[in-house]
Amino acid sequence: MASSPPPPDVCTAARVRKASRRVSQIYDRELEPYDLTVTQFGLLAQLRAAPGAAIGALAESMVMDATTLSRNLRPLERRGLVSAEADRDDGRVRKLKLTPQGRAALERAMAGWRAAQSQIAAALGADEMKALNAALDRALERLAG
Amino acid sequence: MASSPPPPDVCTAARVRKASRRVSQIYDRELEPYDLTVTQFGLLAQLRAAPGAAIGALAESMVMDATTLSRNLRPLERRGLVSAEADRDDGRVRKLKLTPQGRAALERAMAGWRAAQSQIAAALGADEMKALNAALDRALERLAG
DNA sequence: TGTAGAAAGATGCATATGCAGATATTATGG
DNA sequence: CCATAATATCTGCATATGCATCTTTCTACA
Repeated sequence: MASSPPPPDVCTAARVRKASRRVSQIYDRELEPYDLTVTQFGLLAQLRAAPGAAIGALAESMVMDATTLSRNLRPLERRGLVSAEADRDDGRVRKLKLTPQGRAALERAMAGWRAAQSQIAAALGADEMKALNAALDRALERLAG
Repeated sequence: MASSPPPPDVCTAARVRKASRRVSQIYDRELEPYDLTVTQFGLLAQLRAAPGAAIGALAESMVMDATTLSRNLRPLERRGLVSAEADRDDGRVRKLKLTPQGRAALERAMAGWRAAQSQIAAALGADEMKALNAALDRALERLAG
């Protein structure tokens, strides 16, 4: 009998985590001139798409723990890119919005995002990139929890 | 002309990072009873496969910054699961090894890893999981940098 | 109406991540 | 042999990540 096979060959976690590190690195480098991390860029983009979102809902849509999101907002609020105000109907809820500066920062950083996205597309090819995106979407849907 | 389209729909970073968070969460929860994070489990597994590896080489194989790896080793060394000794031929290099306790911890935690892996397989289906793994492998190869 | 339970968010703690820069050691050219 | 460049690792800094737990606020029910 073979001894327990070493996991790396079949481990999905190893792969997706490696890919996440590498891809994040590429985006982070392209976004660095705009003083945004890929996390921060993603948050701003989400808030532009869904202004007034609460932390919990935003966290769920980003597959991120609400406490993580709460803290990730800190530097953005400190820099005045995101603002929050209490919900009129529910005192527990903080409604998040992009400030004009936040919107402007996002617009500027789009160039960096496009550069990163192009870099990925050039390396993978458009078809492979589409296939990867689709595979990740399916996985995210089935692993929703 | 449409205003700049919001990135989320086509952003590879958003997807792979979400997937990484979700998958890591699943593995972390299954490994928690064995007092290992998915990062730590991965490191131990790598070291079992490549005993005596140096930090730089290990970092590269894990697509991880060497400084990150250096710090990730800290808790494992503190707990006596990993040991390091200076290379005889090159005083800069620390050769890393699993201690007997490290090997034992890895063996025990394999049950948690298998549980996480099964959970993913059950949610995705074996074929989809294989396809996702293959897509990630191709992406990692093409994005190697 | 008053109180138990649920829900939203924040904090404490520990690990994870990578860049810039410092240090120690080795390799290279002269 | 010595000065310089290259390499391996570590430190300081800032952000990222999630669990357990706490506080505040709302909801439901008796």
